[in-house]
Amino acid sequence: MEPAYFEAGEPCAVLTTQPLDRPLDYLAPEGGCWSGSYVEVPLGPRRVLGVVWGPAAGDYDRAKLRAVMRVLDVPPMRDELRDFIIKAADYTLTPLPAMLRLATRAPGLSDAPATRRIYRLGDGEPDRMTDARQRVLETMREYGGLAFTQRELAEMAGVTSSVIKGLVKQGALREEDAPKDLPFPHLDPNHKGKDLTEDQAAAAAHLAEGIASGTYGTTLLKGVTGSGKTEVYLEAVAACLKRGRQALVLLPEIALTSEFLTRLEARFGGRPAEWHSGVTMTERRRTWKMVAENGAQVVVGARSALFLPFRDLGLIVVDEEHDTSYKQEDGVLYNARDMAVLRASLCCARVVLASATPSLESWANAEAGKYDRLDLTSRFGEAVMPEMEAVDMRAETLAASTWISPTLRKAAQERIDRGEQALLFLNRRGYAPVTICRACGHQVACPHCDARMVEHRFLKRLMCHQCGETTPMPEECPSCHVPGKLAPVGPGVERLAEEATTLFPDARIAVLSSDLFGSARALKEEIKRIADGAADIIIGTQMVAKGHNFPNLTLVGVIDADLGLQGSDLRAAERTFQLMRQVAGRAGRSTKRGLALMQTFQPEHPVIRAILSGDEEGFWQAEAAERQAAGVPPYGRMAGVIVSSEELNDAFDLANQLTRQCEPLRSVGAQVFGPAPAPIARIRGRHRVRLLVKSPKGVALQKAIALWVRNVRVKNTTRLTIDIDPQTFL
DNA sequence: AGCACGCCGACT
DNA sequence: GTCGGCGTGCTC
Repeated sequence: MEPAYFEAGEPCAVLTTQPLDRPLDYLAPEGGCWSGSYVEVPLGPRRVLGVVWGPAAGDYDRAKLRAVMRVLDVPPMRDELRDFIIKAADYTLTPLPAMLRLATRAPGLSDAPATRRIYRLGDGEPDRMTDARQRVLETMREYGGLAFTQRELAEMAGVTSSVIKGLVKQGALREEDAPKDLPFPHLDPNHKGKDLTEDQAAAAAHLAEGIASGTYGTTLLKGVTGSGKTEVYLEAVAACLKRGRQALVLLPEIALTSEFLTRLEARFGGRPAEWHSGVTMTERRRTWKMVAENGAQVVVGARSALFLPFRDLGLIVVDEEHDTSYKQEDGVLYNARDMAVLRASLCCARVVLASATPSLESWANAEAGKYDRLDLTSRFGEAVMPEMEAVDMRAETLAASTWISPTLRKAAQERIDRGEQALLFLNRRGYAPVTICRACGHQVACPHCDARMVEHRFLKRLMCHQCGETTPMPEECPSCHVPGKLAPVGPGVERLAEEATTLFPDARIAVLSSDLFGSARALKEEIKRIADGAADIIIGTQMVAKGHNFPNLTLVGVIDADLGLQGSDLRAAERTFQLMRQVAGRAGRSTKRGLALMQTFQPEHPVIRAILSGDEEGFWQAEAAERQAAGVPPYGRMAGVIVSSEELNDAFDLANQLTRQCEPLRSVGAQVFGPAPAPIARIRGRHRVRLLVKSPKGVALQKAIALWVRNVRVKNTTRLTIDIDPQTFL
């Protein structure tokens, strides 16, 4: 469909990024505008950013309409992105302007296009030729037709800038202004392919076929670490480039992007665009513009890259698709994995969901035939999976406040003696998760959130892992003020390191925890040092599960395999399974056969048994059956409604009122549970209460919820947030 | 989101 | 009498 054109003075509707519930009518500016044009419009006393959304509603006094102030110098939004924004807003029950804001988060979008001064050969002749002038003119002729900045030219010709200025004055050089935002280097799909195994080549061919079809489709690409998953989906990227379409690769962690970019550079002969919160303003503006103007073929980025104005997106790769960080947990609540599928379906693109341990949702979609599924077996055959054993903690003897069982200790000591490495895995940062007063029993909690304050002994501080609040370690109990009675309870990685130091006095011990490093770079260097043999025992949180390779590592000890099993989180079993498979995948990646020991109090638990037996399909089947029986995702639908207020009672009052008036939900067969304190019961001083809605799979849940919440009056001190497909349930 | 309008408590 | 609290409503 051709975009509609609005002549100067003609009314059109403009959706702004301001929280209004509908587009407003404006008059098209001098020179007209198109539907999709990014514009600046007057709103009250301010000028705001908006997009021409379509024909005017016409319900406002025509004489009072104000005119669009300016059409921005960027290509208009395509229908595909507009549809995506509308559908994503519908799905997540997010107001349209908030969704539009995600798509216009480009610094300097409304600035005049930035320029830089460049120099070309002019018509004039210099009055007097000097050596320096000669060199400049020769350089220019050598690169006939090309233009350079003053600095480039000066450096190439070996002259100072005054020579160039002189030549300009005499007309031998010409100054021009050119756009500052340059296209990204051209990527060559044939630059340097890796040799693929038969397996990988077949998978790559399948993906390429999908891309060649020019239709939407999603493929679950499953493969353990070392199976060449990345090589395979890079072939899909190559196939996409060959067809002249753009590709987007989403990564769950920005710390991984720079390493990944280097890898892409080796494969395609150029560094692709990068999009995440850590990228500089200038670079983000460049990426946003180039993506729209076809100056960027591949973007590597975080979930927000989904809202970039691609000209012709042909492929979205979601790497580590099971990773929970794809779910945005504040502001606009959306799951980037699901939104990737939505966007692809609207622009006839392919999606590759890559993971060693897929989410149950994706697994079920593949089972149901909605997704294709490709399984990569390891390059080295199945033998690299480590031997896995449970350590039954009920049968082990441990001293108080110690967590390394004799069995694990013995196994670790053997590794140290052989000059190999052992990894002790504990998913708890800090020294101790709880600090309790021995005098009054008070547990130190965060003053802003309800989370417990975690002791960090290296820093000599207490820290809230929810909001980042820190205080110096108090001398006395904040509740009863008795000094010297605060005691740590339970283990964190720091405390585990302390225990390991006493158990293995001669071993070199390294702790890997995200908070111990100032930058992603420092962390990466430390990981490399350790991988090269700088430590005998590695103690780490879940960050060690994120794809690092330790060739000399032959033992993984999971300190508390039960951590993920407790509680009522419906994805707890799945998480535990994924985490352990990943961590277990660390052991013996090279030639030595590894061993994974899991300390557990319930070795007979189905999850622990499934992990130990290595029967992955068996685990999925069992877990799927349980979820089906409970009617929970992916076999039922869920939504959270979070009511927050400074007054706990206000929050509960509104939540209770919602529970009472739940007729719109009942009529579609949905149930309401709660209210209960939300997973994070207090954030920045606001109390949060949550209702959970559960419905059968096929119902229009969003519509029912929208009707339902419309029935209650929300006081302006109270806020109501809807979370479709919530991730946490505790 | 901002900003103005408007209706009730403590000040010159 | 008025200055200013922030609840309510509007912005094309």
